Amino acid sequence: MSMLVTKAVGQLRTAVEEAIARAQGKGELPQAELPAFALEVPGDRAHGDWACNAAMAGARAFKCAPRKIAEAIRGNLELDGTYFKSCEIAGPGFLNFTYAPRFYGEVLTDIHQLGDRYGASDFGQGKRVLVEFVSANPTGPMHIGNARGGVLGDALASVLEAAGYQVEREFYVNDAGNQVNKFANSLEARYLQIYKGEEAVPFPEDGYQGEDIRQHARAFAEKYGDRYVEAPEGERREALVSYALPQNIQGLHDDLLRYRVEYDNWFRESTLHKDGAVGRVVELLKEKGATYEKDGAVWFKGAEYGSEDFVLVRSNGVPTYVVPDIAYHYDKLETRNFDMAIDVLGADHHGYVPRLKGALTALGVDAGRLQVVLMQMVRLVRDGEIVKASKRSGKAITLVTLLEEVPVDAARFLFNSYEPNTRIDFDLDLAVKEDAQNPVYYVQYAHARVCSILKNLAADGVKPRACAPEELALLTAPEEVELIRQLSAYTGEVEGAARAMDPARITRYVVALSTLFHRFYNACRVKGDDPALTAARLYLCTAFRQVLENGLKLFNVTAPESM
RNA sequence: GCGCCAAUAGCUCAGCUGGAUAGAGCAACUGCCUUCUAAGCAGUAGGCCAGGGGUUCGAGUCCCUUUUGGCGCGCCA
Repeated sequence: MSMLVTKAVGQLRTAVEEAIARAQGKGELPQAELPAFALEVPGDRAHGDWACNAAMAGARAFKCAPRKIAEAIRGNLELDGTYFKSCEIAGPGFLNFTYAPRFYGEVLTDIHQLGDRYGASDFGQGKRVLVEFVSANPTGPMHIGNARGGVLGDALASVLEAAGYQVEREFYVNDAGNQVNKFANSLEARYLQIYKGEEAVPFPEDGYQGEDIRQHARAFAEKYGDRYVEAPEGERREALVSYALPQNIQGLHDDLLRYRVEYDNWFRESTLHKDGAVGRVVELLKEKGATYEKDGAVWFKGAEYGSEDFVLVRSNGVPTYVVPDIAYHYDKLETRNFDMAIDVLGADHHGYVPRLKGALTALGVDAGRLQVVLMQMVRLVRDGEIVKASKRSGKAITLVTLLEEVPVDAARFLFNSYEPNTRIDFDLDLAVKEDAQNPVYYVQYAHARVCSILKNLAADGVKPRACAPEELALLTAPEEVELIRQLSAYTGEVEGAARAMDPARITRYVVALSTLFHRFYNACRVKGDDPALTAARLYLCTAFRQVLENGLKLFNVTAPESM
């Protein structure tokens, strides 16, 4: 794994600490305790590669002007043997450090040695993480919000993998409970309407209005005829559900696959009912003294666990939807013993999170092991107007519709361009028609470009090869240096994205990387008369291609060789 | 009414544990193809970071408050 930057920054920290100690030894700084200080990449390139704020941070402790402290540190600094060549004092007292030339060469060598593993780190220490996302109800088609959740969850899982976690992707199938009953009632009504007429059979008020329900009913009628019209109600509904539900689940699977989302597990809610886990969780909460009875219902003492009180089991004996969910998360964290469970949820579920966490706490599970990534709503804009996604009206824009209009790469890239916590107005017309403006093409174009260079040179018999440090030292143009610097930052970006649980950072990184490559392309010709320089630039090109591919792989966007 | 999330360029968004002159893309304007892909590059213009207080060496970032918007608050899921 690449730790070049980590190593370099570690050297820097040690160097600064030692310089302070030396200055104290000489009496240039008082013997106060070393204050915490930060090393960061300055926003302005003119300020060097790394900046240190130790002088300002220590102003109070040392009772001394920041600039004076900075002078003392710089005067006692030893940079020999590090990846840095110089240190300047600037502004209110920043110490600005500049990389030594050999750093750049080693970055490129590092990338070539690690290949598709470049960017990986042990940040996650091999901890087992379960990422649950989409988990759309199998009672109808997926909507636009699931498109965002699908990309977010999938990319987040990839980022965590790269950052050293052991990740499983999971879809929770709500194949039990009230919504399945509603599904059954809706199917039943449509089925009976075929034989008795729409007037004779009222459609349930809270039923699913969608066309897909009618289609299921028609297909069912074609297969079984009127056999179930006179059958007992329970038998009829059971037959309809066991006919339609598996098809819907298969449909979810296929649609997601088309969207390049694949899961390790499809976890069925019904298994929690069958093996008694749902009932057990209620019993366990009772044993812990976390429940009470009121009006014949069983309540959870949420107020004692950071939420409000809520009903677990209704007075009619049927558990509410929360109970299977508690059982499910108990299964993730206790039974299957994942170190961490991550739920990607729509922001409309935010009120439900404290309940779930409260119940887990009551069950003796550390609720901090459940991390919820809330994503804000997606609104779809078509012809300048907001399309309200509503399952009931049956007019929702489904994931499938979206994919019929927008290429998968564009959809995945776009949905991954926003931090989870921002609302998206997804402009369908723009996403479809103005493809030249879409950042995904900008990035893919950079890839096609570098491939084209490599192809052209290969046709001339010039192939990429390993370069000696002296050759790599020829890469001194600002455009070359900037590009390499960006390449060196990749591992840290992946780690940061994992820490923040925000894969969109990689999207931004990849755009920035592409910009630097386009600049390099315009400023520096690879093909040329100097074989050593050409070899070095070729080496840079292949390193760039590698890192771009590694980045795009994280959100499953293709890297075309030509466009 | 209570709670959660937001408000940054004309538009869409960045700004990572508080750091130096607030950034990028799109849209607008001006240049750059006899040379590796012009789906590109270079440049110009565009801002009371919603308003007001506070915290400190230093605030778009933290705290309080007001305004505006989104989403929640059921023995629905």
